[in-house]
Amino acid sequence: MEFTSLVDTSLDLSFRPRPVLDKLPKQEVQSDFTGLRGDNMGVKNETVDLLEELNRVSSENKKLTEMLTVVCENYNVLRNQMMEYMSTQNGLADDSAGSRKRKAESISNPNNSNININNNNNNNLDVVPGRSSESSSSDEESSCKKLREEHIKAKVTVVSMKTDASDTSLIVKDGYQWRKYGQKVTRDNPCPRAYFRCSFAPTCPVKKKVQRSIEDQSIVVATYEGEHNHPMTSKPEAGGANTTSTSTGSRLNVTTIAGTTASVPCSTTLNPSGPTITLDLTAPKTVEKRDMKMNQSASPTCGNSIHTSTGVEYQNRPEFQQFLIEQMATSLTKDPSFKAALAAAISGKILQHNNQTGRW
DNA sequence: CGCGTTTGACCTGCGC
DNA sequence: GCGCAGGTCAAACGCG
Repeated sequence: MEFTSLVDTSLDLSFRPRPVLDKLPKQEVQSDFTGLRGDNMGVKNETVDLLEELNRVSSENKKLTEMLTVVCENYNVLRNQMMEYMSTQNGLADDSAGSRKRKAESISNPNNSNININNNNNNNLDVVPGRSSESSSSDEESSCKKLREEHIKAKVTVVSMKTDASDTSLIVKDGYQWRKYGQKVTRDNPCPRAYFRCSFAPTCPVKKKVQRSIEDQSIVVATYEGEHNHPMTSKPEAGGANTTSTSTGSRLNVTTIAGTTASVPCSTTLNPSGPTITLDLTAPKTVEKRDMKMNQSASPTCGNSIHTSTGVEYQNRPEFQQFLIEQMATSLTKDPSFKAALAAAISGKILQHNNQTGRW
């Protein structure tokens, strides 16, 4: 899938940097010594500093390599799980063809998931897996009805994004082409709700509702229904069609499953049709924080924990893990510093190779 | 002129 | 059955 094409582990990131690092500075030191005999101490200090720096960078590279390996492994495992999950859901959805016209319409989405959403009238949607939170009755018939509806319901993702409050366009740039087909003022929110359909592919079943938050009008809440059956339409240019890669540091939240909230700093595009996971993608984060979060996410089995409202079982959810993995991979591949580190690693390997073969 | 947006009318589901 | 609210349709309109 996309991930494997984005992160090709065949780059052999697991190169052993130490020999390279041990070799290169030595050469440099020797040549320096021949030229600058009178300043041995200064050169030595500089060399030590460089060695330390190189060791630090190489250890970072090593960490990144390990993380990538883990991420790739997790992704493959989770992807398999997801495919399994999807196939079972498809089977259920096929059995639950609704009698009502509108419901039947939403069956057209082949990727129904067992998710029920209870909109509690603000940015946060409580997503109750398996059963609606408002139906307290134990009536079998109604519960069966609910379950059927849940299967019928398309995959829903809610994305809230902090924007300029003066911007009334209700446009959420997420990398896909949307055609507006309606606008409506809802009862509980004076701000109009805009309805969009994916216009890139005529067969794409994805719909999007965009409405400003009643509490904070600078926050735009986009509700995605369904799953795109085509790749993202726009190129990931800086400040362009990416929902989150804005230079203004817009704040973006994805809210859904089981009322959970995770905090993952991210500068990448959210896949609106992805698993319905809650993320708090707060843009301005320090590198240290990001690294910490990435470590947590990349090694979910290492006892690290992500702040969630429901505890550890949440981070073990395959949907969550897959989503995190995708986000991290995209983030990594778009991160200039990561690219620089990768370039340094590759050039280091080339240098090593050249040294071994006697060139230079 | 074609395409996307706007907007009022209409449709449908649901609660009472 | 009725009314309300959300969702959709489609003609009118605007823009490049």
